[in-house]
Amino acid sequence: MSMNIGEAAKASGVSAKMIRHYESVGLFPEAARTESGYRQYTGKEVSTLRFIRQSRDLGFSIEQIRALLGLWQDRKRPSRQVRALAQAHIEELDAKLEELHAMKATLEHLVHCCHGDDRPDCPIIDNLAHEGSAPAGASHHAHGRTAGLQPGRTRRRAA
Amino acid sequence: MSMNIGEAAKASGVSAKMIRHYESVGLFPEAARTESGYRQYTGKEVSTLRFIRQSRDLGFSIEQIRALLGLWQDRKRPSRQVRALAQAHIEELDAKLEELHAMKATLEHLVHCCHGDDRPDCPIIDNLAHEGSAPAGASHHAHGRTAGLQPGRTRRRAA
DNA sequence: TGTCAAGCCTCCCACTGTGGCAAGGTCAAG
DNA sequence: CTTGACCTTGCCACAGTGGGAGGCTTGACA
Repeated sequence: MSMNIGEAAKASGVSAKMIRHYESVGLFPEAARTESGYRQYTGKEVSTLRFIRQSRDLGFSIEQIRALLGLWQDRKRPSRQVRALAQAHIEELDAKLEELHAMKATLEHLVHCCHGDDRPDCPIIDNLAHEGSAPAGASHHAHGRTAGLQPGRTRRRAA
Repeated sequence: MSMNIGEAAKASGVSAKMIRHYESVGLFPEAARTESGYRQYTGKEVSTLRFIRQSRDLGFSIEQIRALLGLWQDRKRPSRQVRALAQAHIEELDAKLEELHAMKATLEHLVHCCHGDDRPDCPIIDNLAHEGSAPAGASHHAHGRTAGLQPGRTRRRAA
């Protein structure tokens, strides 16, 4: 019934590294420890970790998951609240989708215009050089996982 | 013809902070300085900054922009190369779009199933709790800008 | 029993890109 | 000469994840 962090990681699909991280940010309760300091997990903890992983897979942020976990543990919560959280997240996804789509559309247009041969003339480069305020979608990059929704923020360019 | 970083920022749409950052990572050449150490910019530099901003707006990463700048400055480059870069980026955007779309689809399905009233029963929470390996798109979050394409990586779950 | 590998521990650093703040120097206007 | 706007550098933060170093534990095997 009791396992080390490595086993819990395999069983839940969340890396040991991340389990420790979630614990450190308070998303996951501090695990029990053996006398030598090894973290010990039980099926209950693994369930929570799986819940977290599922949520991450759907693109929820740590903070959103914190809220979801609260709702999960409160067996009397109105399903309305959960739905609202999910709905809000869908809207964030929509915003991102729209943004990426706009970028893609602009790029496709440019790629379409570029003959792409040995000649140096290139409408793509020309477009980048001759700015036009804000052609495609606004916002920006990220890195690891996928989206990067939460903070919203669609960009400066204000001045 | 010569301006301080603040003016260059306004003229290019790139914040002073970012200009310094781009300079520090070598994306942008070190600016000339006045005797007192103020960075000085000319129209040429501003053009480059605009090029960078345009590229960022289309979702290109710093490294991709580095390549684009190289192609831009090489007046003899075959447009083929530029097109290839853009094409590759479109594919990254596609991957992200697909991922986000999968998440959205799953969430919409769940939201659709959830009555969202005062009752505690909630298929959304239930789904998160009763894992099912990898339902929606894989990958994950980010923060500032938009996507987070580059590194590729669609996720662990391997074990 | 000795030893070794694997696993765990804690920390720190990297990446992406952007903003914020602090302590200080500079410059131009009043 | 003072003031305020602007510049300088440097460090911290966000989100999330991975990597590694340096050190202790544990269990298996000779």
